[in-house]
Amino acid sequence: MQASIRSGGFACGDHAACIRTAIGVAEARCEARGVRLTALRRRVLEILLESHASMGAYDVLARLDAEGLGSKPPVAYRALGFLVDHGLAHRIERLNAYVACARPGAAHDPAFLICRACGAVAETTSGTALSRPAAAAGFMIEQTVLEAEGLCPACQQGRAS
Amino acid sequence: MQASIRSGGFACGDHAACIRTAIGVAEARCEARGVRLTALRRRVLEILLESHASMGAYDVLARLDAEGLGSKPPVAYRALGFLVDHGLAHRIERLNAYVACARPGAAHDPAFLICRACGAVAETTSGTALSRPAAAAGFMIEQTVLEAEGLCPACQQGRAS
DNA sequence: TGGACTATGTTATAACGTAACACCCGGTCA
DNA sequence: TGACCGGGTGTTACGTTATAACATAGTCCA
Repeated sequence: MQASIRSGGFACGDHAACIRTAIGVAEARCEARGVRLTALRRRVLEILLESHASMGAYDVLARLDAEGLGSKPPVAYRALGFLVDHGLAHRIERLNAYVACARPGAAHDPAFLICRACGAVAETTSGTALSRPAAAAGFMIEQTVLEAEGLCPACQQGRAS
Repeated sequence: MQASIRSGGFACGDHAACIRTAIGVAEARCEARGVRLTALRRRVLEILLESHASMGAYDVLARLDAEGLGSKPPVAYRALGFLVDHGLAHRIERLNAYVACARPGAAHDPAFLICRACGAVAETTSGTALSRPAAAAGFMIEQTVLEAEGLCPACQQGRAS
């Protein structure tokens, strides 16, 4: 079980365990798909996992550069693209940024709650929020972007504006 | 009544009327709010209204430039920002682009159906798609981004891949 | 008519993203 | 074994999207 992965809220019980679990799931998933979680890709995933906030591609790149793992934009974009393609990370359109997937095991159409004060991003499930209007319009959905911006519970207490 | 404004689907009966109506509503709304729909802002809104597809800020800027109305990015971004702020246009995060609002009268939390084949964007209503998970997480929503990408009815017929 | 405010014009640069090609490395197959 | 093949990474160069900061001009009103 993956109880320590943050899931649906803004807290995870034990973040080190949360990261370890997520990396394990990622390894298994790559194995199953016959793709390689190389050192670079794994490190990028770890970097994303270290924070509950999203990171821009250039933020990730700065970390890689500091560690001698790469300094040019395509290095970061390629690794992030790999993670997104394989469901190990998600792109937050609103922020032009990336977060590690909080539920790497399950197929899902994720939705995100983005705190504008602290930057934390919680992954949750959408249900099929747009199915009804899409069906009414005869539209065939392939992908959805569901993002809410606002204040997380902690930031509603005084820190908020 | 605004029957000719496209609303919820990919067709509007009479696009010229649709544009005229939308401009009229925009004028009334600016009047009511005590803000000015200047020639530039009005022209940008017309440019957006001319297409059911979204336009990038630089696409709009190219049109303005061709008409001698401005050639530098801030000119376009400021006008677009004004329209978005006053509910006369919306930003499509997925595309880094803008569309005219299809329902400028009503307060709404819009959702969008984006055809990846023809670029048409239909505005629809979200309901309160993310309310439940947000409430469960104690998150206070201020704004939502709800966008679905796929194929519009016309593009599902043969033109689709 | 001058002051305050809003809008527009302009420069310069920041932030985000990718095409294209060079190189390297591990596997495999004649 | 060495030629090749494919995926991954390194690098250059550039394209696209967006904004800060300051200058100028129009509008309103006392």
